[in-house]
Amino acid sequence: MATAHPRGRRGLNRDELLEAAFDLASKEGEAGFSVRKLGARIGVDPMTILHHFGSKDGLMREIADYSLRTMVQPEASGDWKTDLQRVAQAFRDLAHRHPRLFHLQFRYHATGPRDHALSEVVYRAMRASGLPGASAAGLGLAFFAFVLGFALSETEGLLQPLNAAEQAELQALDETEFSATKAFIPQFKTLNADATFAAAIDAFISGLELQTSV
Amino acid sequence: MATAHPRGRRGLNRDELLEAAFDLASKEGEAGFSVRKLGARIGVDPMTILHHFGSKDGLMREIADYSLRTMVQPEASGDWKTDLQRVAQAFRDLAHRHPRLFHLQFRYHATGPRDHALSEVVYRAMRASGLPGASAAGLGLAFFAFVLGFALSETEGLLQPLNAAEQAELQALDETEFSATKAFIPQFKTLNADATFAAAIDAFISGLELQTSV
DNA sequence: GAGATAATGTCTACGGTGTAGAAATTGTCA
DNA sequence: TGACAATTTCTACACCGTAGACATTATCTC
Repeated sequence: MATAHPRGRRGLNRDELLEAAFDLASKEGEAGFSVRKLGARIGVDPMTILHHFGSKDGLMREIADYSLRTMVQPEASGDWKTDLQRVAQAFRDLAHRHPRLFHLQFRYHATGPRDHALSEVVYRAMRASGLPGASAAGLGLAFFAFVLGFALSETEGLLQPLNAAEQAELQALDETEFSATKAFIPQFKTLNADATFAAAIDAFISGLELQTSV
Repeated sequence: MATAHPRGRRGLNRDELLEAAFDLASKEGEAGFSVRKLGARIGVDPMTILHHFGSKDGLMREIADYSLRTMVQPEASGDWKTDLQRVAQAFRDLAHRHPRLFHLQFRYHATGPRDHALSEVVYRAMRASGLPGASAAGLGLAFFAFVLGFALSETEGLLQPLNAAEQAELQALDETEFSATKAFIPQFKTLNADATFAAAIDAFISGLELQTSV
């Protein structure tokens, strides 16, 4: 009698395994994702998956890299400020497309060719900006950190319009001790993440520009 | 014969449980932290811990809040730009003190009184800045997002000086395709996170200032 | 062809996890 | 004293990642 799944080569494609893993992880989030669930879903023994990716951590790293590969590579525009904005927007789009996986970009950063292609755009912008060489590289990294931070904050709900429960919590705060917080309640209720992102990135970039003329 | 640990009231202090949990989690990181390990370490049944905190997620939430309570509350200086810098530095210090827990600030944000006290400082600064009311609140949140992002990037190693392996990887890149990246290698090797942080926060704040006069 | 070798896939088993539910102990208050 | 609620523990369940042994298949060598 034959076993349910014959051993030996079944012609499993590593890329297809990765894609299935990515889909499941994106849908379930990291907490709801397991090698066993993935195996059950695609009809493959869990150990087969680990054999291809070494460990679950190795798989997660590849998932992060895969997700980066789905990003649209921003085209160089000739204007460094525009290029920075495009990179920022590309990361933010990625976060919106796969909110449950975006945090992986922090854990597994700058290790694949796709990472280098993206950062090259940023570093070119920094060099074209006229910033002093001593700070330009660091500020390029800081730009990444800021953009990733904003996008992650969005996926974690930090920039969502205030809901009823949160509003009640703020309204219950002491009037004199939390005057500024309470004064902002109307704005929090109608918070526009797009506009906020645009204004924040604009502030950072124009602040960079100021440092070029020092 | 008596059981190893008698049942009923042992006078366990909830705050002491939390402190022990915080210490262990800070030392081991979230991955290496478990309710069972904590129970073994302090000589308490794991289920006792869960009884006090509801679930492991509830415990992690309280750990995040506890960590926020260890922050020095920045004093108001009268100058909004200085106040923003102090809040930023306070978060960054927190990240340095407990790098393995800092990411929890993203997952469990703005839910305790300590959060409100910190954001009040930021919102007062935003109101004092003269920014248009429509964007001031959002930019306050963006400020948080940026600062958290920078600090998290630091704890995840994104802003550490280049090590030998990373340098080799960059040097192996194509010269024309990655000219900017390769040109920055010397700066990456001697990257100064303190100076980078100062310059980046300064850029954002001075960029905000520009938006006040529009 | 035959046989060796490497790659691929599966199975079993081990030690770990969070936590539901029942049971035991203790303090408190009528 | 007895009722009641809070606290602590025990047991058990379903799940997890993965080491190690094993079976199967493809490929290469002669």
